[in-house]
Amino acid sequence: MKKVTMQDVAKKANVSKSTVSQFINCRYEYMAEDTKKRIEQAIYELGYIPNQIAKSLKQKKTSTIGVIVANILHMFSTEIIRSIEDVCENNDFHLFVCNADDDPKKERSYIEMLMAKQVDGLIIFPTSGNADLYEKIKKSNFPIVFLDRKMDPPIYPILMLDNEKAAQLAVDPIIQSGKTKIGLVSTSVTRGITPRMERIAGFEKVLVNNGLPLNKDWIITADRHEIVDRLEKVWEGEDRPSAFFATNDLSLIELLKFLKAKNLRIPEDVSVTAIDDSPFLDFSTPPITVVKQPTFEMGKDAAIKILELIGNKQLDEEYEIKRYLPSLIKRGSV
Amino acid sequence: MKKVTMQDVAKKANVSKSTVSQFINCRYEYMAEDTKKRIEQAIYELGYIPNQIAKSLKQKKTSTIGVIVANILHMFSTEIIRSIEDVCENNDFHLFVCNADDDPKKERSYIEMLMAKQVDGLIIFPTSGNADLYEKIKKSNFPIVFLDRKMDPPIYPILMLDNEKAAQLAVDPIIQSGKTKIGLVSTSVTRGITPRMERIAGFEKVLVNNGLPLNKDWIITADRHEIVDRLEKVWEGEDRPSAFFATNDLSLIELLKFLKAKNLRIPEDVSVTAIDDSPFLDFSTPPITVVKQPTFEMGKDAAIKILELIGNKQLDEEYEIKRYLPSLIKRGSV
DNA sequence: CTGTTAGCGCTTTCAA
DNA sequence: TTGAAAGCGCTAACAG
Repeated sequence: MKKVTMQDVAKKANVSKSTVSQFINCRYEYMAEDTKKRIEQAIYELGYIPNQIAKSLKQKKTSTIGVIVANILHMFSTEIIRSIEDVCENNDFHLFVCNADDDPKKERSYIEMLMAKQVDGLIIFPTSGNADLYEKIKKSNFPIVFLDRKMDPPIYPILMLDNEKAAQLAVDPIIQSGKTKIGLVSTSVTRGITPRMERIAGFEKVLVNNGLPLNKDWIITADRHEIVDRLEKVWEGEDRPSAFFATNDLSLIELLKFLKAKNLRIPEDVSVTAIDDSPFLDFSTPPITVVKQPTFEMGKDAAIKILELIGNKQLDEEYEIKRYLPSLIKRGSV
Repeated sequence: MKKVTMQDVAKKANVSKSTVSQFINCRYEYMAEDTKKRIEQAIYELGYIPNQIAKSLKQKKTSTIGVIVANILHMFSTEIIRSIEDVCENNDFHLFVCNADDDPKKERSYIEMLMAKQVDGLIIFPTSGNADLYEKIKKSNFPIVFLDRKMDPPIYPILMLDNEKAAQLAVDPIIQSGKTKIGLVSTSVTRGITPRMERIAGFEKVLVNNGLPLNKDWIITADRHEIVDRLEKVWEGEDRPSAFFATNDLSLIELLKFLKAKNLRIPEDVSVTAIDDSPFLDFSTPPITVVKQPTFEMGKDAAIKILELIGNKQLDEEYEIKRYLPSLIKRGSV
């Protein structure tokens, strides 16, 4: 059972390949009703599916864009992907989603693989350490849009959360509540991932601006699975924080795990706020106050932007960094 | 700035296309050290990335498999995808993931699109109503593996949860606790999606086997966003259930939303169990008892199976349905 | 209105 | 040890 090709259809319908091609691409202008019928019939009987690969090779475009997320386990990633998908579907584009797992090496290899597969453009989420690659790619005029990654100069469009603002929104309610000993939990920061750095910077700024003590020991940045241990260490000390700000959903999970194991009550013993929402946070003990990113908007804009770049033939020298405003969802954890 | 091709590399290295091709594919056997060096150099200087599309066209294989999930919002889907990914990566295969959004039309169009893109095989999650398509595809000897979808006869390999067992595991603790008025919440079932049907059947069976009343009004199957309303209706009645079994994570969220709005305590007022775990369920009020599917194993097996089918040239007439055993995670919601 | 022709970028004999 | 040539399945002028 071999694949049926356009040639097979042509033979069956008694026309030439090119006529079938016309038909497939809905260029009926000068096509006789009868020919049309015959081709349609032949296609149906043979169960013919056009070979996109061959088409792409010829047309030098695949109508697919590649998306490389830093870590698919973050709700943030899934939500953004969903909204990119919507835009793509409306424009007859397809998505090739890859997960870099926070690993620059993986990111690099995915970039190469996606370009080898001839995607028409790329949307990339943070990971660090491939600046040289981006510059090289830029020289070849290949379209990329970055989400949540700083870059100087901005040789590609960059969309990111106003991370400082997000940290401020998350920490403010804690301060309002009168608590002064505030710690932070973040997944690893060793690779200089912009959003995490900015959130930490924002956090420190808020404390300083409010004349609160900034205890470096309370700023925990560690691999996801080491966070609980690090928290244990802090708890062994004399001086303990009475509130924590978690910079994303994964670190929040670890924080909650720890508090629960220690039988610490929220917010009586420890207040908690975090960035990134999850439907389940409404039902935790108590509901957790979070800062929500406008993921829908960000994904949509990223998709629109990349389609725009793909449409133009020439990239600009530099682009703007667009910042998005987060919003606070008050629940009972402060 | 046009794309650099193998021809460009060949010219720069002063060899022919075919020699470059040999090099790319590591067939160095008879290649002079010097030629090798020159080609390597040329590739580096030009930043050449081989065109997979062209290669695929020639070789009639893409080394990618397509995955169509019924609904990407289920944790179940994401987890399975992750484990499929792992296997694929080890075998130098890539993944094209699509989300059918519980819509058979979408599923159909994704199947066609993926086949047009010449994926080497397909892993498909439940949605219903495309049986004719599968049969047609089967005739052309194209490999598919189904996850969580029944099919009679099983013309393709099928991997699914033992859904009856899962329902039993989830309902048993409720019965143990002495509660007898048990309801069920499920996302819509109108399209005859096997796992949901089986879970409901399993649920009914357990009740009957235990001599408990089976109140059809307490079996709520509705679109996600109508679940809360339906629950309201039940609550307006005289007779109210004192426990609920949610057939998946999405219906659990709606159930919890309702209970919270009504200020109902778990498990004092209403006991809750569900199928599918989430890290956050450990921190809800109280932690929710769930039945966990062996997603890692299922995804891995699906991937191994599809690679095996791709490796063989000929499909079997029929295959077995392999069932996976769920496990209970006891927490405090019963 | 339909067919002929010339590739898209790569692999793969086979010959040199 | 390397190159020439044919062709994967399709599109896009251009002829007819």
